[in-house]
Amino acid sequence: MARTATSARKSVVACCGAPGDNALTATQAESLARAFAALSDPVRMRLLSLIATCADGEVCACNMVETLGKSQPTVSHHLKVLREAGLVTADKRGIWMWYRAVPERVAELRAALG
Amino acid sequence: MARTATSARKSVVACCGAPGDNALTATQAESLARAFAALSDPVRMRLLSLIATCADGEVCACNMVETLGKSQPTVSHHLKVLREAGLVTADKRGIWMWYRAVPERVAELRAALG
DNA sequence: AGGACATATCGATAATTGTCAATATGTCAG
DNA sequence: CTGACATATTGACAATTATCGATATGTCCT
Repeated sequence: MARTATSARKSVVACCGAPGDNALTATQAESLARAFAALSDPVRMRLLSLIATCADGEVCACNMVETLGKSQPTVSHHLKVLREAGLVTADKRGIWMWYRAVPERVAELRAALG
Repeated sequence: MARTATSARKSVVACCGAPGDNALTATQAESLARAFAALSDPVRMRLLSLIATCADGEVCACNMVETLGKSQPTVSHHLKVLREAGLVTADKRGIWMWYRAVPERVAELRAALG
């Protein structure tokens, strides 16, 4: 319990007033935390970076397996996490799976930091 | 291994060219992932929000324990994670610990998303 | 149909993490 | 010094997660 000017110890300055009420609600915090969790793994950061900076705007999954030095199931797993977080979309064409970034979603997260 | 126009299957369009080389390095990705990991927990998001939006620019730890409904050790643990991520600084004055946001650090993360 | 290949899913395991109770540390008042 | 209090640390445990091998699914070519 916070000690205030009126609590047990006398003549002491209260640690501070009530905390601001424009902070995040528990629900908002949960949603944002889930989104940022998708960025909390180095493999996923590299995946998103590969996809977002690709010249053609999309990358084939096979190239990512090559580049990252992780097993194919591992890369597939991380791509799924990014997809579920709404940060990338996938598009199957023939045998290959093409991934694109979702800039609006990235912008949302950026906005939450500013 | 990616199949290219010159590999086993004939007369097939390569899935794509080489991935862009301006993506994150493994080291950069690791550093960013560690930072975003600090934001990947709802309790920490609420803590940072409380601190960043506080009218006086700083918040006493006791108020956060009150507000979040988590045990004091748990809040202390999360504040430590935020501190180690460079997102907040702590300043002990008397019995109380005052936390401030580090806007430059938050801006760094925002920049990584843009 | 049958073979070859890209990707996804499953099952298992090791490592990480969020949480709390108990305890330690440090600070102030008397 | 001693008692009261705020915060930090420790130890333990449950839950989550990253990873891989094995396998399944789907697609193309012959």
